[in-house]
Amino acid sequence: MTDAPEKTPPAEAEGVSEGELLKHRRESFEQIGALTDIYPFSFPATATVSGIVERYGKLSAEDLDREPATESAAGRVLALRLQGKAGFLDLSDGLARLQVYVRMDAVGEKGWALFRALDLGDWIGVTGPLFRTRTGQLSVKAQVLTFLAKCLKPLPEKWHGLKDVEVRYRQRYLDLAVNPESRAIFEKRAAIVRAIRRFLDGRGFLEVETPMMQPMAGGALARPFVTHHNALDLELYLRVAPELYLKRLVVGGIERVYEINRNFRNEGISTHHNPEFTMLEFYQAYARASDLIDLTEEMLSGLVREAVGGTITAWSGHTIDWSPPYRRITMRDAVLEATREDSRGPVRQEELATASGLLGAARRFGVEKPDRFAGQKGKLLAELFEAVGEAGFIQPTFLHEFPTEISPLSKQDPADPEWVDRFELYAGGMEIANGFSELNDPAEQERRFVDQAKQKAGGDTEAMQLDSDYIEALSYGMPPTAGEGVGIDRLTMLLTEKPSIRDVILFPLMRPR
RNA sequence: GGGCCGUUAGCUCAGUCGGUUAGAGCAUCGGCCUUUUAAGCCGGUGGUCCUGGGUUCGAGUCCCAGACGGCCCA
Repeated sequence: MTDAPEKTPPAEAEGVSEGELLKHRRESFEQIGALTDIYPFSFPATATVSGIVERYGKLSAEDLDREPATESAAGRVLALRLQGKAGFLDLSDGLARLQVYVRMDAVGEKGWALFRALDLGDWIGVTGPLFRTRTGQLSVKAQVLTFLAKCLKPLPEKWHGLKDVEVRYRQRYLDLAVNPESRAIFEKRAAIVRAIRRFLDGRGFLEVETPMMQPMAGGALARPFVTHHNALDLELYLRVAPELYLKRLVVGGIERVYEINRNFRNEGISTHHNPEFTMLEFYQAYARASDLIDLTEEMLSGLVREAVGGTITAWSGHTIDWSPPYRRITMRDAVLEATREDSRGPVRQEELATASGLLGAARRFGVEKPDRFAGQKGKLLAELFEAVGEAGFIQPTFLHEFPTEISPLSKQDPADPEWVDRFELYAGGMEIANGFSELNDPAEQERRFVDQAKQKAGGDTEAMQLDSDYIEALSYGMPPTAGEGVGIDRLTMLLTEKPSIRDVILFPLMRPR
């Protein structure tokens, strides 16, 4: 009788208390396994839980009694209320809940044993007629209960739900299972994307997909992620933007083209930044920036109406009115306006005219390490605007007249090549969209790339590389074209009133635990 | 990068000036209950107080370092 060394079963290696809870669930698992198939393949539902709630929710008790309707529906058990030889459970499909009334005499001995063995979180199917209880609650009177899958771990609490933001992000499935408002965010996000597709499709834009892995990361001033292709022994970059590929398609004659997909930027994480984020980019031949301003107003006001049901949304103590026209202001005027009453001393028109004046203003308004931009008028102006103006634009506002220096892909104003035909849309204090008339002169584009490459060599990790393949494409001729990018995550934040981008991304990047 | 805040039962949270055996609600377990619904009533189980050091007769509580998260600033 020699005892082998005790081995702790993996499931019991948990904390004492959770071990208890897990033990009960495994016992339930055994009990159910003795009654029925515990992991069946399918369930012949006649309706979804939310479909039933929608269809029968308006009918009175008399209506339901007069014409009894029997349905089969499935979902996760989110509440159990035992009442002697009967009981209630709430079945959820993530969108709505439906009460199920279970009587011992209606479901039989086996059905009752199954009901008694259920744990919160288990998946079941139910079949029976719809009725209303004495208190008026729409319910299914269960005739048959079908076990569908076991929940072996305890779910978060029924009343407060799951609040811990860290767990909500890391285990989004729990958040979705118990917090219907979280599901609603992602429903709305999908509605926004659908509305955008419908709008662009309706105007003759072709949806395409371009490379996520690129031999050269171009199309935006941002630091890329690097990866490697083994078979080709090739350094590749996760794209920071699809821009240069979409414009190659315009060269190829796709006059209206768009893509909704992920971009990757190797930068910090904040309430407004996730390293991977979703962007709409679209290009329209024969158009210039101002045409896209008009289009953007139409698209946004329409999609807000569609996704939210009005043109007014709330945002952090303000209301945002999405009905056009949106305000338009130049970058320089925005800086003047934002600092007019500032105690640090308003920025003066003359300061904006020279690099030294701009440097002084940048120092005064706390631009980080302003001296690294010494002599760069365009950069200084943009930094100054970010420091003083950006957060103030709560109502949708088009900022226009951008410096050429920070716009290496935009077409210049022929009257003053220091400026390009470009705009950005701000709302809720965030940059939402960025659009411009596309530079289609290959010689000028090459000069801009060379300038970027110099800055990169000078240590600017966000500068672009010289993309000679793109230059070659341009030299075959790109028609006059305007293009625009719209940040889907930030737009979703605004329309769901979420102050953090992590609340509108299902699995935001988290440091591994 | 800097500052502030948080981390206590499966979940949501209390925890006083450093002092006995760390509490509540929900969940869970047992009992009663065949139209309840945050069901109810009675009784029970459940803790690496984020981790590691330190101070102290004594630390969930004070100090130091670290981890993870949140917010703000740059």
